[in-house]
Amino acid sequence: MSQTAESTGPRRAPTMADVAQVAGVSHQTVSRVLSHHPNVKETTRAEVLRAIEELGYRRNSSARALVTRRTLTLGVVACNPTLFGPASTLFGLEEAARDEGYMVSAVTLRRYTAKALEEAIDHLSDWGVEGIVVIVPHRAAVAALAELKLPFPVVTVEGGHTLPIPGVSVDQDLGARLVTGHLLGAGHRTVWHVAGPPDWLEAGARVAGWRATLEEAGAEVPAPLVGDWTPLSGYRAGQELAGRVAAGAARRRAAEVTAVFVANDQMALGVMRAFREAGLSVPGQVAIAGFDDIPEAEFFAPPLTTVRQDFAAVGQASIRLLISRLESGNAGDAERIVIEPRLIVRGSSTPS
Amino acid sequence: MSQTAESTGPRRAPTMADVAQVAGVSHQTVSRVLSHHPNVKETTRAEVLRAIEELGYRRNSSARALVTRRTLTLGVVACNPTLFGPASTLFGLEEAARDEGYMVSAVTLRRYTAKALEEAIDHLSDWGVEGIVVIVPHRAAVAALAELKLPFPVVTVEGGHTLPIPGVSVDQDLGARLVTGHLLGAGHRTVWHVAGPPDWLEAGARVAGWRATLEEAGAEVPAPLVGDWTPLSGYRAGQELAGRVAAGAARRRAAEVTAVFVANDQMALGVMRAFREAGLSVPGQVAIAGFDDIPEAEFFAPPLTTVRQDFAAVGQASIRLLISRLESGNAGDAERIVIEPRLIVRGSSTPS
DNA sequence: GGCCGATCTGTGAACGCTAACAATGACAGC
DNA sequence: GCTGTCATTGTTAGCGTTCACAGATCGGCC
Repeated sequence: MSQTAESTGPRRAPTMADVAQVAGVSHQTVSRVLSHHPNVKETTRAEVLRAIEELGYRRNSSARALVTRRTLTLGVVACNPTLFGPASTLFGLEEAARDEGYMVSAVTLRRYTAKALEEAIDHLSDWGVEGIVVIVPHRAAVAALAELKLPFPVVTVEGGHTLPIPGVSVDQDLGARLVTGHLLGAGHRTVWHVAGPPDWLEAGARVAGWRATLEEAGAEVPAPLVGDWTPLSGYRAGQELAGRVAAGAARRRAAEVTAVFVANDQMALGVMRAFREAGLSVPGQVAIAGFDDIPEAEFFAPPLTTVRQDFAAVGQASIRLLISRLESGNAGDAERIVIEPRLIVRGSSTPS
Repeated sequence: MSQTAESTGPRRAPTMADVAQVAGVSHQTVSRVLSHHPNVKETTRAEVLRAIEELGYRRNSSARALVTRRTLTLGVVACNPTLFGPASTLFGLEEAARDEGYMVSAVTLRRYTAKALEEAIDHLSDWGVEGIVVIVPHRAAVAALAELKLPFPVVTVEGGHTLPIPGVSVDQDLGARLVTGHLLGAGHRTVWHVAGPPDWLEAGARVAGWRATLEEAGAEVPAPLVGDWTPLSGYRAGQELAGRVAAGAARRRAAEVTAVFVANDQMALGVMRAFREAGLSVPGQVAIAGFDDIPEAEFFAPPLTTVRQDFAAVGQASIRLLISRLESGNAGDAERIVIEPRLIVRGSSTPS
């Protein structure tokens, strides 16, 4: 009460020692109360808590991290984070991490380059993350990641199955099979495909699922068109397909464009616009299906048949995986978690 | 070389002292090299850098934060973060913060409640953020924020102008005026409005701008319908409006539904679906405009007239504002930055 | 030679916390 | 009374940085 009581200083945040003094105990007892150590007398505990309340004390996380060597912080590197998928994953992940007592720091990449990825990881390392989740589903990114020898665990989202990195992904192949099968089942002779960018693993897996389904059904496999996930690229692909419809009627029937599986909903939107402008009716003349089930898809004209991915579940799973590796010292196999997608049938693929 | 050289221990991360020893200098010199202190001889600097390289040394951020009292971490609280607006803002913000040497940690709220907001802020405080950006544009949230006396600066995004909290916002009122004026200018007697949830400040400002424009033009002000930003709520509003079109033709002409300003693009999508189902043509019978300019808007059927908000700029501005308050010791006025929106005219409001 | 200033480098003490250990007191059993 | 055990509390020593200060070295000038 004599030496430390400075009435109106610039008021620094109170420390554990301050609390200890007010409560009349040692700082260590305060620490014990805060970390729920069992051996603290009930009355002292109450006294300490009162002092904490009185001073508005909060533990200094830096000091804590310094001595425990745990920052309780996880990093995320995300690309294209305004897309519905990555954004949803990110937020599912953050919530799961918070429930586990971790903080999440995210770094976003405008575009994937090896340099940008490395800088992002560097930035996160500088802040002492204990592990990171990488949501950069480029083939090259995962390869680059496999090269990097990092001093903490890394988990990928949609990182493919070929490299020995643990990760979470939706079964893209299955999704593509579901939707292609659905279209074939509706009586179409074959299904065209507007794919995503070839360097994206998801795009490749969807192409593979689509192709396999056609082949298994003995249907002709038309050359897939390629987009970049944007509505605009879908629009361009749609224009090309519309041209084929006109021409196709005159050609052999097998490759006629009567059904299109578009690799994501945004591109499907563009395709539908192109068809509309070309005077083609959906689903009357051409059936269309997308992938992702963005919230808007149900309200497109017509409502879009698509494949729903549970992005929040992906985020949660990636955190579970990361934390489990954290606890195991990052040892053991490169575990992979696969989440099943679900076909959502709407008007764009079924005759109204 | 004698006592510290343990050949194959479990290898702890090297410290500044390790580097110092390898380089044959004191740890303080290493520190000086790392913080670009001018008074270091060129040869020693090189030697130190070599040692750093050799050991793969990285500064321990916790120790640094402990002594400097700077965590260089900023917090973000975001609500509805999968919506295009908040997501874009968040990522613009993160990039700007990174450029300034800060780390960003985000906490997301599923839904706004005072408790959830406080918990989120608590969580961030626990990790020692130096300031936070709150992207929770509820009226109540901003009010709650104004009550809380926090030991670090807070900046709001779309937090309104009434409370003394610094913040960044897009001029929603202007946006609404632009779009309403555009519709009136196209010859419509009045413009209906599908508003956002009343507890959202943006929704209120858009209603105000719309109303003011109508009043200034001497047009009748119909009662606004209310949605919740989702396509589904827009769809419901659209059904109601479609009913009025049918009935309205028989009633007095003034309140006829020939133009609708919908408070965001997603709801506009729902409205358009409802109109389509009711057999109403857009823009033939009813003109429609939205707000936000989400990437899909250009590809709706028809392409949607809307108001573009530069969310990335909002994010950047919020970081600038936060950092300026950090540097000024959070003193001075509650500065506000206002960003101008831009009208984007497309097919949904103009006769093709 | 002696002194000065400028430049460079080292030393010790924090920062606020936890871990390890030591100390205290109470109580039981012999 | 002595000893042992248990619950409770205090003491000390770091964790890896930066800061403030003190020391060392150097060149130039009186």
